Amino acid sequence: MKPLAPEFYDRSVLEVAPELIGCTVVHGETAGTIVETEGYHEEEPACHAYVGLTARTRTLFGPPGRAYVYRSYGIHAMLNAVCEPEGVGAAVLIRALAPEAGIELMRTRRGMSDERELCSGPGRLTQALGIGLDLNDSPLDHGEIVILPREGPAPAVVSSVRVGITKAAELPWRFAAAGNPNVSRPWPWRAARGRKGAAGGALASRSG
DNA sequence: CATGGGATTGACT
DNA sequence: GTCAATCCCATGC
Repeated sequence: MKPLAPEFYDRSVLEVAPELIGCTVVHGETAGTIVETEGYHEEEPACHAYVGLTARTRTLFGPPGRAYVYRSYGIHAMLNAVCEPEGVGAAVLIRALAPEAGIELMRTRRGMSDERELCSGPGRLTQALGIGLDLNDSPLDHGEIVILPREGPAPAVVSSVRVGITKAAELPWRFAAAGNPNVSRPWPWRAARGRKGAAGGALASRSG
């Protein structure tokens, strides 16, 4: 299967983020299907690119189809796919995978046996796949990390608010495969609980 | 050059 | 539910 070309990422991050659900991330002998993403854009303050072009955000403003990897809380590596044309700072955060290949290696790296806990979080999946900061700015179609297109039918996708941020927290830019046990907590299909009018409805993905 | 704040996780109450 | 671990980088002097 041919990897997704840079052109796939060269458009609105809000189109790319839900369409990445069901695609596959491969690194070495480990691989997993994407079940959760979030969109980030330079025009809203939760995005690192909001501050403009700096040494840190250089990758975000670079050409689409490359990996933006950064360290969070001094501990975890976060994997993003850079989107939109060069000069626009935007990316899709890969938040969770369903393990597909190299599961024993994932268990060793994570020190856990439960398959649902191997990749169900942005810091967890980079640890399970062995993705480090050295892969920042590497291409996603012919580099160490590769993202393959979806093979089967389009999965049902739910949208909700993003997780773990304090700014622009109301934007429903989190996308997840409905009911998938590998999605990180808090589970998006419960996001509407206790909040009148909160995002959480099912979206029908395009069949093509 | 010093300081402060994270796109998180896991352990504990 | 609360809380600490730990490093990169943006900002301010």
